[in-house]
Amino acid sequence: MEPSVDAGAAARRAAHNGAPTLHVRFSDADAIPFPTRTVERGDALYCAGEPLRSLYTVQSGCFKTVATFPSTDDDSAPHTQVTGFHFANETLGLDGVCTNRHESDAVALEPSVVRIMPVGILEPLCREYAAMQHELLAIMSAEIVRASRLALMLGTMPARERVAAFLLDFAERLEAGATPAGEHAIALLLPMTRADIGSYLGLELETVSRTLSKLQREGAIGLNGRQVRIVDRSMLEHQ
Amino acid sequence: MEPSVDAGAAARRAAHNGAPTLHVRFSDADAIPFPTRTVERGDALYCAGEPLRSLYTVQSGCFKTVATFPSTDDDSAPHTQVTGFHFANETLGLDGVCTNRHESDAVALEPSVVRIMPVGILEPLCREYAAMQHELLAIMSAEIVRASRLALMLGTMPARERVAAFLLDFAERLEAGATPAGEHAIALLLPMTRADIGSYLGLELETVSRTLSKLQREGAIGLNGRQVRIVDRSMLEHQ
DNA sequence: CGACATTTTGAAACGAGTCAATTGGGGTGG
DNA sequence: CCACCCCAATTGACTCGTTTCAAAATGTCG
Repeated sequence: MEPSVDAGAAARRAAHNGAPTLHVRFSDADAIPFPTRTVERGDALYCAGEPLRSLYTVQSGCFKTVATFPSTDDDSAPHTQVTGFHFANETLGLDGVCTNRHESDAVALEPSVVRIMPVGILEPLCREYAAMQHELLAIMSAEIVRASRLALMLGTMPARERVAAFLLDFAERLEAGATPAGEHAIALLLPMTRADIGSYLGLELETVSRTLSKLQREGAIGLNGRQVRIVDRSMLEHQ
Repeated sequence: MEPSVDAGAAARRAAHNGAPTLHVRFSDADAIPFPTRTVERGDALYCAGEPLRSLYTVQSGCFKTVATFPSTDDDSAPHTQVTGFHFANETLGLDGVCTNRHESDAVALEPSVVRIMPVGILEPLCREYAAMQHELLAIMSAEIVRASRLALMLGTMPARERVAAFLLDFAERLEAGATPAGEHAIALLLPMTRADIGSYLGLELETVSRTLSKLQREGAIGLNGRQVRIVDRSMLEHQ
């Protein structure tokens, strides 16, 4: 009955601290013995255009979703962009419900396991259980908010802010998903390349690299390749 | 039973011609006698933070939705952006389902009428009728796709392409909503300011104005203040 | 008609993109 | 086990698009 505990809490937290929190969960399905599937690093869970059979909840690992657009111009390169990164407990495939086809590719950034929830089963289930229906709606709504915040970030923030917000969001999601641990000097291991980050943030990979270096020089973060330590959180928040 | 006719068709059309089509509909509720409400130009249908009571379908007129973010930095100006324009038959308020509060402001750009669909009624209704449930999910999914496409546009396109895509999208939505008329020299009357357009496209209003002027000089459009004629559609498509 | 908002246009400054070269790491094969 | 290769990441110099600041023109509403 109660509104979606997970998605709701996440969104409220986001609204509270201002940093775009960009994730979506789905907990009420926990009790149901859906099958799982393992996806190797670099492999696609699904591709754009494929018929939508299931929604997926990430059990472990990490995915990126990539949207492609035939450029308005036919003869120039199509626009492509990473539209999201997805960690444990987050749900994939929601954008495909409207067309019954997946609208993006979902690619594993590391060996990952997902829970498979067939849409043919999910919809009747939601008609049966009000709480589940509400949570599915809440998850989809949270995904709308997530995408809108990404748009807002791309439309209004300079590179420094985007990268800082990305790091803060990443750190927050890890805390939420796994270690509810300490506060200071959070260590992150980024599973994605600079190019992925850049694509997601609407920046070139060189700009991402430069910005990270600059943040390190100024003492906001520690940096060693894909290992990032958040040294001064408030400094990041004040970009 | 059949998947959401309207939203699905719109998304397919978008996928086909490449131009981001950015709208969402909800037709199955037509039969139900929901009440309506009139909103004057400049007035808000709802504001961010207000408890979510209803979803709204635009009957006539036009709205903009505006998202605000307390900048990651507290003392600098908050980020704000127009996240969408909404015409007849499109549904407003979907982003509020996850938190039970509206996540953005909805402001009428002209005198408008909306149909009020209380969420307390809508959810049980969707549990009753499978087609309705599916359509609601489809609408929300379409909204996710819409927001993702906006993000993609903001992340990858230069100013010319953004403005061109905006005009094409606008024209297409008018055709779909009202005049299923001719092909050549479609006349548009933009209900929003250059500043609104710029905010939506992640550009300054001066850039929007300059870009429109340039498109006129090159013969792609006719321009007279807020009146725009699409002279050479393919030229716009090839930006 | 007058006050105010919107739009247009110009010139200069800045941020991010582009091109290019170098460094570092991880994996494979000799 | 080391050498090599490939991919990722870093850094620099230069270019270009967009923003910024400013002023004038146009439109709108009371």
